[in-house]
Amino acid sequence: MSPDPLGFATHDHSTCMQSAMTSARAICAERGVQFTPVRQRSLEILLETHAAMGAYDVLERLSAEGLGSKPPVAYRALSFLVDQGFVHRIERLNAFIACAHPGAAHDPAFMICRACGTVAEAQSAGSSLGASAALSGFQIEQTVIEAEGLCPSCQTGAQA
Amino acid sequence: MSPDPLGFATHDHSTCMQSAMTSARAICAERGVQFTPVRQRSLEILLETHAAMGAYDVLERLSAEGLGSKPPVAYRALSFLVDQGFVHRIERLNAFIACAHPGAAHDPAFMICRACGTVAEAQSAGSSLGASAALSGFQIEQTVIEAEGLCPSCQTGAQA
DNA sequence: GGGGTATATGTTATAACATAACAGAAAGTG
DNA sequence: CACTTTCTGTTATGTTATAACATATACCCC
Repeated sequence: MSPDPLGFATHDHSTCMQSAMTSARAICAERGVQFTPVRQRSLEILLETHAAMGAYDVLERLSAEGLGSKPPVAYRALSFLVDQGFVHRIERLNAFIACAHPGAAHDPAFMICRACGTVAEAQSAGSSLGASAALSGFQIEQTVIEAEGLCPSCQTGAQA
Repeated sequence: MSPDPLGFATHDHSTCMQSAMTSARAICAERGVQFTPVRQRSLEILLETHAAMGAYDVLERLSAEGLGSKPPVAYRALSFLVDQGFVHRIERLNAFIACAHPGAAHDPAFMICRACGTVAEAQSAGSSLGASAALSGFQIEQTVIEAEGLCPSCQTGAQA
């Protein structure tokens, strides 16, 4: 029962992590894909911090546990997790973060604090881009929405 | 008077390029910043193709013209152009593209064709993320909106 | 349970993207 | 012309990512 930040609020982290893992296991079983040790551990590592981590940061953790030491190991695991929707890639940071709403189908949006690096996931109801796309005939498959700015805590410090 | 694609439409490219350069020159003069040869040429290179180019692609072109051969030269020029709003960075592609609406203040959105790589810029009226941000107290400074999908031409080819 | 296919991992090597740090040149300013 | 600021050149290195191939493990069907 340790309160930890998820987004800019706090939550019961161990419950959150357990339920995410349980949910991921169930989804993998349902889809007939393998939730191997490397993949499980990679997801756990991301869930532990609820922060955006680089692939090499994840790799370092995996490596310390004897689960592979070369870049492709981490990239493959992360790629799998992204494909399954358990993890999102933050383009702006070239980093990965565990999904905050596992299971729910969504095109997520993110708020990235440029001062402390915290990343919060928001549900996105889409952008106005949909209209332009429809007009021009562009068929959208996936949209990246990432806002950079200052989180509530960092605004008080007045980091310009 | 050569018709070239800008976004998914065509336009008079040489006029477009000239007006962009003229506009950039004027803005630099107004702001009291130097529009040096490397910077001008970098912008021209991006305007010529209306495509997203990597920093090293731009560097290669600059280099062929004796305008610098090392990565920092290209990155500095591109960084300047982005700061001035003449060029946008496409996070998804780690690439740069000349702004299609020079002068106009905007938080742009992009449509990226995953088949042919063409990038079209759209005006963004913002995303629904603004509401989530306001609720949580996050102060947005800049938003990246990039949609990936199929452009009109590539849909007919049925590239799944 | 054996044989075949598909999937996952381990490893090497390298590609692609990006910046820190410092020296020197050129432009702007009084 | 001296001073300051800005820009360029260069070295070196850091960071992110993937191609390609070998090996191992899981899955499936008979």
